[in-house]
Amino acid sequence: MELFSEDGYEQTTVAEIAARAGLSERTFFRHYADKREVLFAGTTAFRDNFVNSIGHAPDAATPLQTVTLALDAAAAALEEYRGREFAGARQRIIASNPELRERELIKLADVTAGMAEALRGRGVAEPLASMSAELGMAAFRVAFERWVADDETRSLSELIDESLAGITAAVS
Amino acid sequence: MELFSEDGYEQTTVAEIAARAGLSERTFFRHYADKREVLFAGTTAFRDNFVNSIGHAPDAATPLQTVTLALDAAAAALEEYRGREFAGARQRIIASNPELRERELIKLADVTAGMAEALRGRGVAEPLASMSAELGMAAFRVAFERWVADDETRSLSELIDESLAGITAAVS
DNA sequence: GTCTATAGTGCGATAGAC
DNA sequence: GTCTATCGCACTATAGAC
Repeated sequence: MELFSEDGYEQTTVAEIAARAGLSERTFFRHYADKREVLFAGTTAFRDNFVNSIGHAPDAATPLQTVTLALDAAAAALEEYRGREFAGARQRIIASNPELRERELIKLADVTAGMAEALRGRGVAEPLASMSAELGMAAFRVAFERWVADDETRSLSELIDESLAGITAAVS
Repeated sequence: MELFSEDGYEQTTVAEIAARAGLSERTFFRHYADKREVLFAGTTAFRDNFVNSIGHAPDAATPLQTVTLALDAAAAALEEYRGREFAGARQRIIASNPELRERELIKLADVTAGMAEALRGRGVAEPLASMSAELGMAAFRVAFERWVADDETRSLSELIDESLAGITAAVS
């Protein structure tokens, strides 16, 4: 992240990253499948957090309530993990480069697919399972973008609530 | 698409594509920014279709009604353009390769951003504009995946309606 | 750790369309 | 005469094979 912030993502070579870490270029590719992956290290835990929360929701919860519980858990973890400042710095790097935006989108799509699968495991039928997961992830993404904006002071949880409340009001 | 279907996307080199088309490798990269883009040629028109439909919606339409009109227009265009068979063949290639899935996601995200901007142009405030666009695109994506499945016989429009109806019922 | 294939870029030359 | 399409060549970085 230091090198990417200073020189830009494209201008930074894998050789430079490896040198900064005191490793060979070959070892970098042993740890990360490609150059982009170095920015997406913790995403497995991120995904598990969503999926496990859905598994632990009360049986009586509706699909959307279940997803909302998962969003709250993920938001809490993210706010505690390294905080808004770190998330913002990382997000600015990702936003600066189309390849990184692509990688981010597929990671979030994988989380969405995991939530949909967990909902189906609870007996929710298609297309409702997928649509609930998609709606939840949309709320998370929209809220996250606002959360890391410079002029924003509210918490991620508040912003997620606002995103969800807005769309549910519009639908009803 | 012939080469990708026969040999697989990764196994097909740009040199082979260029040779099949009777062009040099250099000329391929003049027309397409990278190897993946050759599968996403018509996406500008695809996006414009969504955005323009939103601009032409009646003033009295709610955000969700406006987005629904855009989805219907896009579905009609897609069903007429080259039909379900072509869309399915293309989609199977894309599904077979993570890089192509990434590119597909960012193209759809661009359409979503375009719809949100068009909604804001109609006076819809955030986060409702973004959430309406996201919800609509989610319905389109879920319906599209089902549409190109082997065992599906319903029209894309019907499947979109089903996706939207399911989620709105769950929310209300 | 070494070696190599492929993607992708920069620059310049050429030819044809209008 | 200008604009656009094609091509050739040298070069770098990513990424995979071994």
